[in-house]
Amino acid sequence: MVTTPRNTRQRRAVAAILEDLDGFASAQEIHDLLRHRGESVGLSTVYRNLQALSDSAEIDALRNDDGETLYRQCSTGHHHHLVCRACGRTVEVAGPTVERWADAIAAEHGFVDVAHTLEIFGTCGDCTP
Amino acid sequence: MVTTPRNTRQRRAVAAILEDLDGFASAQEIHDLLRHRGESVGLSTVYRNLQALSDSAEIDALRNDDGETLYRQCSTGHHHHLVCRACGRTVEVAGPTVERWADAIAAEHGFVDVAHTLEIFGTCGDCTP
DNA sequence: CCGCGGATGGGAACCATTGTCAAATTGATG
DNA sequence: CATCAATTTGACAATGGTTCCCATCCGCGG
Ligand SMILES: [Zn+2]
Ligand SMILES: [Zn+2]
Ligand SMILES: [Zn+2]
Ligand SMILES: [Zn+2]
Repeated sequence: MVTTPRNTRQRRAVAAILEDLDGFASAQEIHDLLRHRGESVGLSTVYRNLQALSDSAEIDALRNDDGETLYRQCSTGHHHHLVCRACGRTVEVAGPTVERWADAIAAEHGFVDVAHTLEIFGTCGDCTP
Repeated sequence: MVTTPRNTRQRRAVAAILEDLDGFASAQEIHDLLRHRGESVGLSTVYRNLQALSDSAEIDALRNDDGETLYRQCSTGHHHHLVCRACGRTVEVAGPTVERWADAIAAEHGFVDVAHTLEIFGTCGDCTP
């Protein structure tokens, strides 16, 4: 049986933050932002809600070079990201050619249950003095 | 002043393991393999040597879904990987089109100091019953 | 063979993330 | 509105990969 998630203050607060952010942010950053807004939410709860949102594909997640998981509310549909290492600013990019290429390579070598990760990192204009 | 790394038994043992492996492996797996070979090496030392080899671009490193860093001695030159999630077996793949595409996208949006990550994960034929 | 400084290793420290569990909250029901 | 089961929360402990610390070791040039 599928259980609908409850509409708690904490869940709403996390969703609202993601709504307002335009770049990727870590769970801890989001936790801090919530605190500064006065809508304090336990760190575990922030993690849990981000995980849940990510599992239900409502938000995107990726890992940065430091091994942290970053979250962002993106448009629907499969895409990849051009992310600023300094400020998290993100441009969504579609690469249909890449998708097909990856799947073809995998099939060619007899791999199944295929997934791919593709992210582009750089420093955006605003963060380049 | 550039200091040449010393030729220690431990460094040689780690290099030898990488020489023999054909797939990606974690630091801990390599540590175990060394122990089973009788060429025991401290875990810290395994981490240090893998890091050093990775820094000097003598081996490749990537992170799996579990957040572990995996290492492999690959051919020289830029390439990406098709990796079996179950056994680590790896096929090196070149994607010149993807490289150019990624750089073009980044430039188009004013990003500098650009890098990209691209890995394909799947289950290889041997690991599919 | 000496001596210097890099290398080692065992254990502590780090740190993002997950687990625990009693207490609080939600939402359905009467 | 009151009741109550089930879900969610949050303070804290635990986890696990990785790095740090530092006394000791040892490769290597002289
Ligand atoms: Zn996205
Ligand atoms: Zn930026
Ligand atoms: Zn490689
Ligand atoms: Zn396999």
